[in-house]
Amino acid sequence: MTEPIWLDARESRAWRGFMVMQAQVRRRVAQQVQRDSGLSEADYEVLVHLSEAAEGRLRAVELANATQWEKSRLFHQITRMEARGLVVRDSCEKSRQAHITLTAEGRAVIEAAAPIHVDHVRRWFIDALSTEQLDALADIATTVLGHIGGAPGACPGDAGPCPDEPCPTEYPEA
Amino acid sequence: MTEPIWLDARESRAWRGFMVMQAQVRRRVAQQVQRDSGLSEADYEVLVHLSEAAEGRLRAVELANATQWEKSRLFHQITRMEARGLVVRDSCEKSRQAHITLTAEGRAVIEAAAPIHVDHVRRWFIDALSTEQLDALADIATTVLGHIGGAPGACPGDAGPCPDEPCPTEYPEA
DNA sequence: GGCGATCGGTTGATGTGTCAACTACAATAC
DNA sequence: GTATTGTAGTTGACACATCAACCGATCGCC
Repeated sequence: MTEPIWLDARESRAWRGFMVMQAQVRRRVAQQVQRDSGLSEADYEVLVHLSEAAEGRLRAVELANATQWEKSRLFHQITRMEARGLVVRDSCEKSRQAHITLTAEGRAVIEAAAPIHVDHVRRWFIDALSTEQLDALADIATTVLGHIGGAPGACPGDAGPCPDEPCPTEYPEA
Repeated sequence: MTEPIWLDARESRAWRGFMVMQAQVRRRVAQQVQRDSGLSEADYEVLVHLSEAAEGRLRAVELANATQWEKSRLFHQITRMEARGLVVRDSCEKSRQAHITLTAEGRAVIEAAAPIHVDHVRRWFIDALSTEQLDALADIATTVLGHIGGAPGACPGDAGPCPDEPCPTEYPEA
């Protein structure tokens, strides 16, 4: 309060550059994927995590960890995706756990979207950078995330895949 | 289509790291500024650009360039901010140009919020990084933005500050 | 046993962002 | 002059995100 330490030229260049780059890259990738696949950034992220999970199935809380989203945000997102037939919610009555499962359509959609997505990520981001820059950026991310308190790729697997054989699964799609 | 070139380990590390870092840093800074100042990320950005402009006043199209927002997004944002008394719209009847002007309250709010904002940017971002990393990141941003087609700090001033003495200004606040 | 705390999940209200369509004006072409 | 096109601004519908509050089950503790 008493002495706000403004950013110097170097810091300002890094911060502003980071923010502008981040906005531009995200906007372009999201826009293209939306046009080509009808998936929003949020849709895509949910589908990726589910498709990487065993049997395309995760507990809500695991998905929340993986995405680092608030439970409420996840809930609304899943509600919309369920209405579109991309996922199903199957709360097994006993244990009160909410499971979210990829439908056949959801899997088809993500498999069609993934090549398009990676293509745009290359076009707008990867292709611009040297291998040294890629490594430097990855290190920066690791540093910042370590500083914040949360490893970069630490999300998946830190809740365990549903402790003890939860409830027999009977839901559409294998 | 025929051959999707997936990201290799290095590329994936850079991309995923970048995305996770970006989401975390933005969320934390935005959340804190929201709590402390009642300003959203978007509010803050608009106020910064206006406060840096001569007389706290910009044409809508200049503001759209500076923020790199769609005109529609800017419109809605300004509508909300006007309702809160942070800015005023003064479309001069003649030339049909929409001007947006910081109110006294808007200026007070941004001046109170700026030290808080810079404080959080330091805490969550700048403090984690070495000077080498700051420079590397700034270079990466410049590279990517150059690749995309849009210089990093190029936004301000590329529309000219209202061609020829537009319309005599009579609005609150100097 | 009973009690409070916590956690996972749900809900609604509200703020934010995107899209497509529309208006109004300006510049150019015919 | 009047069509055509383009740009700035506006609008409404809808998707997305955040917040606060609530519900029910579980856990730990007395």
